[in-house]
Amino acid sequence: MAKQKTANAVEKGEKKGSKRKLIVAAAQLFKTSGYDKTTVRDIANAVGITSGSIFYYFDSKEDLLEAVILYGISAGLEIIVAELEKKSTPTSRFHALVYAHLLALHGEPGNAHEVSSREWSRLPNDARARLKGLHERYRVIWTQELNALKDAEVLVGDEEMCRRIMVPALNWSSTWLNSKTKKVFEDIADNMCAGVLNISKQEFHSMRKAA
Amino acid sequence: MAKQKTANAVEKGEKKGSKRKLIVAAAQLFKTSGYDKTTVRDIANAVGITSGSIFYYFDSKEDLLEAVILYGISAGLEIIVAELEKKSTPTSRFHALVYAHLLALHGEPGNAHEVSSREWSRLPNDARARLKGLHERYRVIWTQELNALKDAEVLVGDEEMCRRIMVPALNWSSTWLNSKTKKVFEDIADNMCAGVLNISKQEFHSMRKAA
DNA sequence: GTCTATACAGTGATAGAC
DNA sequence: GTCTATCACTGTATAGAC
Repeated sequence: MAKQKTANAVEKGEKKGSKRKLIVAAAQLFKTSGYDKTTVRDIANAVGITSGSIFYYFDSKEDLLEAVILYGISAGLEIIVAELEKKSTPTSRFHALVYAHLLALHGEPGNAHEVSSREWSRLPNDARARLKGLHERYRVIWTQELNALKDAEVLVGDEEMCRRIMVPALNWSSTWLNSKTKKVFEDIADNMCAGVLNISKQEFHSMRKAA
Repeated sequence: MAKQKTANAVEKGEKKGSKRKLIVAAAQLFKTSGYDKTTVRDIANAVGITSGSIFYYFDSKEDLLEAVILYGISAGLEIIVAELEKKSTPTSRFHALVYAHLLALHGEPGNAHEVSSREWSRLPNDARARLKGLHERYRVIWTQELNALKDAEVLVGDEEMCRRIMVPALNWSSTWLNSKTKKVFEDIADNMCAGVLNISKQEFHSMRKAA
């Protein structure tokens, strides 16, 4: 449509806009139909271009998958960091972490974030290596927060096991979580935190609210 | 190779044997490469027949997937029921449930059982409906055991949430569990139970050992 | 019960016009 | 930057011989 605007509008506005559109559309389709069953024609169709044009933006379908996953992880990390910054006590930060994960999964970047965990195995090794660092930051954040929770003597069990229990449980939430309001997310987060600390939801809630 | 044996050997021995072989081989391949990336030629190759012959046993590749999942769920249920029968106290039964799930995932029927959770979404609706009942029995067993744990005042949080935390965490264990001995499974089960009850592994262990 | 041969419908990706 | 046309290839599934 728009042939040219100012130089920088073309270089970082329009161009990146289309790339972004493709990533978002692909994320949507990858999530609902899976990577393999989604064809490049489906994706092209969703953004109103033809299949050949996709390869102007991405070298291959796998390359597009990598972009989707990169976007999913990055956006998720941003949300998590932003939510954590708002809180200070170990329990409220723990809740924030879980809440942010739900937000990332079911909110704006939702499709991409879910694809990240679902289709990771479809990535070629070099792509996996490129994303490894970003992936690692997740693990570090969880470990930090769970350790703080342990220092506060709220968490008793092994923090690594706790992480290995919580993260897949969160990722799996897409199968049973329907309502997607902020209030529901907060509630589910209370429930999950309480679940893994083996206390009632009410107790955890008042615990994290107490300064 | 063996052209013919007795009549019943052919009818329920050889025939079912080949079908079984296909299911096992398919399970293996579906697990490592995923359903979509596995071709019928790969599967045929693995059991030493040609691709066309698969369709003598199964109407379609999807039909074969259904058979794999049916086998995975059934075998898993059998293991769980068998392990539960051996125990009586709520905590020891809880441990048995988790242990059995690990056994099912990583033991004999392992590939098929993992495929059950991984590729469920690839099933057509009618197949899903056929398997629904079997699937439901899982949920009932978990609910029963967790309720017993609640009655015993060992579990405090919501039992449904607890199930939703534990089951995906168990299914995800294939990504980090390497060693697959009975001893390791028992240990991991202790660790996971302890994790969700927020007590130390040692404490849970002695709890379930106390008559 | 298994093989060979093949149909037939896509699939990811490329080339070149506009 | 997008389209059209097309390629090489792989996928499932079928038909008929043995």
